[in-house]
Amino acid sequence: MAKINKSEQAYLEIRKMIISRQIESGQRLVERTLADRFDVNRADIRQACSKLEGEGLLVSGAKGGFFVISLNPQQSDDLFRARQAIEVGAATLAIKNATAKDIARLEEIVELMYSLAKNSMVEGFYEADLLFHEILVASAQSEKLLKIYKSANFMLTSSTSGKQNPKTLQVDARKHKKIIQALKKRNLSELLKQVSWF
Amino acid sequence: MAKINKSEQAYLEIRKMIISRQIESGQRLVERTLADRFDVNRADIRQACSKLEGEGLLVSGAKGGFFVISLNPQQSDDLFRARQAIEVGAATLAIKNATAKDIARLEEIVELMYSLAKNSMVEGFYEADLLFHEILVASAQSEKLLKIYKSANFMLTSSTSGKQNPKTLQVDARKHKKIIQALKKRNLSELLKQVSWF
DNA sequence: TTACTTCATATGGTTTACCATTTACAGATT
DNA sequence: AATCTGTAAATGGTAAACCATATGAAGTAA
Repeated sequence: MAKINKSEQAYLEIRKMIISRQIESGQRLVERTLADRFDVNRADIRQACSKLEGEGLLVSGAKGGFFVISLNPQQSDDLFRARQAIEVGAATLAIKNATAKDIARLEEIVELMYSLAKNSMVEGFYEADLLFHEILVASAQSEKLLKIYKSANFMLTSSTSGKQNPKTLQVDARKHKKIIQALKKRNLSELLKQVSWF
Repeated sequence: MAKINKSEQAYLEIRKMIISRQIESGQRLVERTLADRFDVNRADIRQACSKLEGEGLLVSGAKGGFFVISLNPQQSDDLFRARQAIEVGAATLAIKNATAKDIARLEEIVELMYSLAKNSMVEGFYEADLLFHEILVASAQSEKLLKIYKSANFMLTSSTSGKQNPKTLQVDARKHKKIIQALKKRNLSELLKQVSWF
């Protein structure tokens, strides 16, 4: 068993609630309620929330208290660019660092995407798309980078639910296949052309 | 005046101490000492430290307590790759987003680098180099990305003090000039060739 | 001298209580 | 009816105290 203290426990719990969207964007976290719920002290909750704040998942209000992050359009754009940059950088590194296993995993996902596209399963396709890009970033072989990317991804998808058009699913799947091909060929410019969707 | 509470005050103070290397890597932060020093409560210190932990500047020890982050070689490599990816991604975005002001600022720095190189001022050159790359990342026009980059930079430079060889200063300055030229010409592949020093 | 035991101190973890401010609601006043 | 106002509840900020454990020093036995 991992020996975790109360504040860490609270941190994990609250984090889970945020990630799983049990608490919506912009909502206040009331300390006493959480303290009761998780059977920990208010001080532990505050510690947990502070940690989450450092992580960027929470912000503290002007009049005190913690709130789930919610981005205004400008911040959202800013973060979008950051994520874009990370993905491009990751792809570049992936050219050198991607393992055979990574590529196999990517191919697996693309096959899945084709199936989902055929059946117009947009939600599933969206999930697969997310996963594909995460694996691509993971191929750069940097846990830290992946963590950052996931965090950015979460914050963006929480505000702007960029839904796919069912019509373009097939096209998108093909695009992802091209990414893999470029990766296999170690062709950077071709890879970047596919990755940077701007 | 910004109304900041005690824990935020402590956070700022401690952060400054870490950034300015007043506390060295791996060193423990004793809560009572800091609480006395900053005239705040221990709870505030713990909150501040938790926030710093979320930010990645501190880690909590197995037997409790907060310690300034110190990376083992593997973690250092991991983070190095992350920073590399960010810089490459930022450069790619900078091609589209860099403003005339950004470029002017970069040119200013490069001129400074030449002067420093001429006088073999390695320390100053190192600073200028750091600044150059930060401005390059800033040219991607994403505050978030810049923040991430700076954080990675800090953690890396705290462990591995990558000193420059006086002989190569001139060469390096020239390299940075090429980066600017590529940026001006909006030539991605040329830019990446200069940026990715691997 | 060396190694082991013991005890005091340092340090972090946890809990409770109290205070200040904000918020919300109910009642009064126009 | 609309609005103002005062009071009570909600909520966060701050402080102090207590306990458990780890650390290190001192003393003692081999």
